[in-house]
Amino acid sequence: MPLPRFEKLDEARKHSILDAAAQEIAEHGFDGASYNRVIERAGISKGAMYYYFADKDDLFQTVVEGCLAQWLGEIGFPFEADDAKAFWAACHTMYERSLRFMLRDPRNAALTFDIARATGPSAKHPIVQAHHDRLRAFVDALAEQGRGVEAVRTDLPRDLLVETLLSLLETGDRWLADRWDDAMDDEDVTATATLIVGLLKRVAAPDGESSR
Amino acid sequence: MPLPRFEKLDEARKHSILDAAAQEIAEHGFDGASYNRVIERAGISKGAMYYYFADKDDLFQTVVEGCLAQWLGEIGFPFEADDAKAFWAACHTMYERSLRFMLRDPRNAALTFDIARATGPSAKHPIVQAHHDRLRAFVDALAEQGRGVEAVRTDLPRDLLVETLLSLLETGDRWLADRWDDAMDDEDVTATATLIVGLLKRVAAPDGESSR
DNA sequence: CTGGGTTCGACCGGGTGGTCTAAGAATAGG
DNA sequence: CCTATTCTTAGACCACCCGGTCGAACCCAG
Repeated sequence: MPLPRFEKLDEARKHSILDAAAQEIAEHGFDGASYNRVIERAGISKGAMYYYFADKDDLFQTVVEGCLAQWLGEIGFPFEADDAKAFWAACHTMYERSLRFMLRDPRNAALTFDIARATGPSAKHPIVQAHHDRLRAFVDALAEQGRGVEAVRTDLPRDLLVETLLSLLETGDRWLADRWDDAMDDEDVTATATLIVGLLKRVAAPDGESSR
Repeated sequence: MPLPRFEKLDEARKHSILDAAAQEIAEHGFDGASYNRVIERAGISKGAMYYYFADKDDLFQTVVEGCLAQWLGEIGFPFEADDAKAFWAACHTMYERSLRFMLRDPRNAALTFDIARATGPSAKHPIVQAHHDRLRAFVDALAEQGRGVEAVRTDLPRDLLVETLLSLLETGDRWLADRWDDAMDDEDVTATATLIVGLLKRVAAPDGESSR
């Protein structure tokens, strides 16, 4: 976490620093992100940056955790669902909220998934690991709730299901990010959510209940 | 491609260089891979390396293309399939071959997918792009063949289906790589293939035909 | 002995994360 | 109002690593 001094800064300044970092990570990936470039972007001096953050990891951890927390706050989990139908409807709503968040704040939303699916060297980085664990725990809890109302199959290794769902979510996001024309209306969002949640359902629903 | 001199080297030497490079990429990712470390690993001098390869990209492109070519050669595509059942059976066989290749030569097989799913900066790299395009073309051709025998749905945007299948394949591979105890017998391979191809089927098969 | 294919490693410019000193800004006390 | 002390900023500097260059040395055939 940042040194206590950082909290005393005015909001605008804090935000501009964290935003510069988020932008850097979004552009160059977690591994490729350069502390020097963040400093340049934020328009402050090296001395100042090290006055507020202990080191590179300190800053990046703050950014990554902030993004994830915001995303989790946006989508509205946990929710109540008494049967399978209600469960999947709630999933649909959650995915819509996630999409809207992504359209509103592409950088933050994309970061959440980009970091989660990191491979190679960055995958071993503690910050990335922690992020991955938290996101996986969320999907796991979601699947568990689904199992409770027989909306989610139980015949698949639990971790395989979780990994699959995560990768599906991420693929949907990325597919969307690649071809949205930033003029998506409510109808488009709903349609896309139906598409992606439909895929999730096919994978996760018990046998014979995959059709809609 | 390597300078012509490289081809004149004895097989052992060639292999040891390419292998050192593959190992480096596998360990540090495409972006994180260091030419200097490859040189060190291969146990030759910098001068020698630059005598055989024009530059870093030249070497890495050679390695990546080699891996993909080997993988495509292993799995046995294209194949013949007159109906949906035969199509999915063939997919199962292909996936089994892919698994066996992966168990036999984990580095090469993993590379193929690791590079394909690269995000961030490396995703823009021409070598990675070319790799991604080739792999996507393969999945696309596969899906097209499936559509021809009504084994694959047509109600999904084509590119979304391709991306989804790719990410599913990759997730399966990674899931497997994480927890295999390198003492997998034929039975395990078949069971795993059934599991993963089952997921592919759920996603890709037309409505009402996802059950087995 | 010569000459060309091959190998070696010192060296280059540039970028990295991180340190540190010294000057500037602000705040306190008299 | 002036000074003394603390908080904050600035950027030169460090060691290290990167990919790439290059001239000298080596080896072996002619």
